[in-house]
Amino acid sequence: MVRRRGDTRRDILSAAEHLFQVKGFNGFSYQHIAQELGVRNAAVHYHFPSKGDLGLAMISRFREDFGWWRVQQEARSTTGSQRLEAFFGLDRRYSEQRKVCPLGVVGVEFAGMPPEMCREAHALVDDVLSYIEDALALGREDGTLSFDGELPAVALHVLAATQGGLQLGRLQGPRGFDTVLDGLRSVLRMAGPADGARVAG
Amino acid sequence: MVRRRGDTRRDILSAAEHLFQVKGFNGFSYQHIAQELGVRNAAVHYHFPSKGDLGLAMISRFREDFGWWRVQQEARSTTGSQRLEAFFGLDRRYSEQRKVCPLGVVGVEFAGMPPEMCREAHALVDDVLSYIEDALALGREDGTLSFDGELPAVALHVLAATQGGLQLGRLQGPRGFDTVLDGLRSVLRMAGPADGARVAG
DNA sequence: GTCTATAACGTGATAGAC
DNA sequence: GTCTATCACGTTATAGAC
Repeated sequence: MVRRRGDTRRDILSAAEHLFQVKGFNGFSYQHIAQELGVRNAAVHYHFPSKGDLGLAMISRFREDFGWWRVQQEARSTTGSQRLEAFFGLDRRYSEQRKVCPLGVVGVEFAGMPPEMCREAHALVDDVLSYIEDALALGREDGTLSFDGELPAVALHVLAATQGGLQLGRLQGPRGFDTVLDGLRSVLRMAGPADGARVAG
Repeated sequence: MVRRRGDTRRDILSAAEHLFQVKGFNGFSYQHIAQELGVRNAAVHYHFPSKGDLGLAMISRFREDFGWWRVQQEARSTTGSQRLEAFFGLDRRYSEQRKVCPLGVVGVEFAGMPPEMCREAHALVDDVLSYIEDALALGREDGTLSFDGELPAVALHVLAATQGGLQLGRLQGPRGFDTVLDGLRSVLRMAGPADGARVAG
């Protein structure tokens, strides 16, 4: 595998993100990253002097990527239901790869994590909740969603359930996560992902 | 601190469980446990030769404790709503201590964990889901709960939401978890913990 | 049942050559 | 920007005395 100059930093982040979502923050080391990329331990330290730097950069990139993803989705999805289903699709890909949400990793390993990482993760939570809230508000307006409760509370409920679902799915098999998604669709009076083909509940 | 003979094994498990729920499985070491108990590293290895043994014993004790708790609750709680609220109370104590559910820890660090630990955690998931399902079934019968969907799916939804809520609560403050609980009460048409004083939604 | 001592290894991290 | 070489430390784990 030939590696172009300037890609190293990006590749390190990609490898780290993968390991992060599969094994947790304390579950991987610089050596794992270096081995996977075919570079030396010290090369990783060059780009990210401390593991805290690496972790912070990771969460920042998650935020950037989510920001871009959001812009695209809000341009292409016209209904609240579609926007929420798009978010479910994000997590569903994680589920297929047997990954968990990065927010879940921070949530569990919170106490031993660099403070800057936690602050950035908090900001990511706000970003995601903002997207979900907007989708819920739109869906309530356009009639594709129907639910009781205040928007921030319902958005938090959705995020909590998907996160927990991803983790339980690892123990129960991928069907576990799909079941949680169906439960959420039922609560939000939402058609299935195949555009009305399925009625949950 | 005087230590009676025979308590060491139990004390090790207690200390390990605390660290497990606060810092994750990869977030603590034998030294942390030994320091907290005022014994030597090797004393811990005497009781639990490998960290996998310790982890397995931990999850097994969680299962035992939950089994006892369940028997007590099912004897003292007469309605489905009360039984579910009792389960919420368990997690609420975790939230106050800024702990997460042990199942969440296994869910996140799954890939790097001893296989026996994962199997035992899977069994614990089944135990907890069984309790929730029974509570839901009773509540539907006695009229204290009302919801759509099949019992196993709803039970999974409840467990996923509480787990995710505990983790998000660490980033958002303890109020975050309470909000998730209120959302669940709303979905299940359930009165608040103070016996009808609060109406969620 | 607990200790001392120590092994064997992995970890995050640094210095300095190229 | 990446390398070799290495450090100091923490980790799990073992052997053998008490």
